[in-house]
Amino acid sequence: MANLSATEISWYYNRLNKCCCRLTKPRRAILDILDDTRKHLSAEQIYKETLKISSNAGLSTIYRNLELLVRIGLTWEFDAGDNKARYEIAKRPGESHHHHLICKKCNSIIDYSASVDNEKDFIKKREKNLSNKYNFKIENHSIDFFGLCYKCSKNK
Amino acid sequence: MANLSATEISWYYNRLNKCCCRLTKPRRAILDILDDTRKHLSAEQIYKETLKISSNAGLSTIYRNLELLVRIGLTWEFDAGDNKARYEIAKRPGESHHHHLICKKCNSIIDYSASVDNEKDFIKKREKNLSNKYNFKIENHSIDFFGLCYKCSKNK
DNA sequence: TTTGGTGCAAAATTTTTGCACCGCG
DNA sequence: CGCGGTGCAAAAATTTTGCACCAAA
Repeated sequence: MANLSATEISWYYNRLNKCCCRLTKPRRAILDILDDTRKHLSAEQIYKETLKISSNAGLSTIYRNLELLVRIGLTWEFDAGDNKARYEIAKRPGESHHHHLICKKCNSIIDYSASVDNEKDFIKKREKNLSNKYNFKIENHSIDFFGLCYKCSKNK
Repeated sequence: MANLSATEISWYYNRLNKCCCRLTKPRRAILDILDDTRKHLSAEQIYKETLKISSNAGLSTIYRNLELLVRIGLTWEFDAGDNKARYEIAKRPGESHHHHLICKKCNSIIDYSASVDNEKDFIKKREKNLSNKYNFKIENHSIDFFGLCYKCSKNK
């Protein structure tokens, strides 16, 4: 459960501090869990994980804190098509988050890093272009592909 | 309310027919509304619109049919970050759907067409590449940018 | 007549809110 | 002490389901 290194903890501490927020036990638990799994968990799943690691936060605290963490950019939120928000750690700024391949049938999610190929460059250019065109201050993005994973397309 | 042309109606009719489904009154109303607004409405909003145009379908019928229309590819579903599914007409196959600029503050959504620049080509290549790499049959995608619209970034 | 489709109401699921209390700074 | 933060329970919002009935092929 002590996944976060001292460096990471102090980094998160400072990041929250800048927003006049504290690195409380539930917040640390959420970051710990998301950092550990590196996966996209729903609020409910995160809640269940916190129960395991002793920090028994209330579900509403999880929701409140996820909202906070998303707002200040420490986590990403997205919907895999099942009408339920999923959260993924944002990691250090500059480090690119994942994009997803989402299976419509079994709801499994494959991550792929945007760093491959020229995707990162493309996005950056696109952001600049759209920013100018629409006078819109872009802060982040989400790119997801939907379809059938190997297993499901075989068993069809 | 009679937005759909005869050609469009018969096209939708055939499209549904292929799936052994009928172009019923509520279904036509949904397509009519989505085609008319060309916007991304929530199930609730679509429901309210159907009430206006006499076709008073139940909300559950709206949900059931949106699910169907998404499944057979006549509409797209996405989440603008407010934990509520939004629907947008897919239009003819081949015609590219919109990508979005979503304001985190006022929740307004700006559409932009993927056809501009080389975005369409990029996506196509990316899909092929990811398909091969992950053995994943890609059917569609969603690309959204989040940030602040002009008004909100001014009033900040 | 048969089967898909519908409306209504009830239920389930997901998320938000109110409030008293706790504890760090 | 003050205020951000929490847990619990209740409420709200969104989506799904059961069931009797309807209507088009």
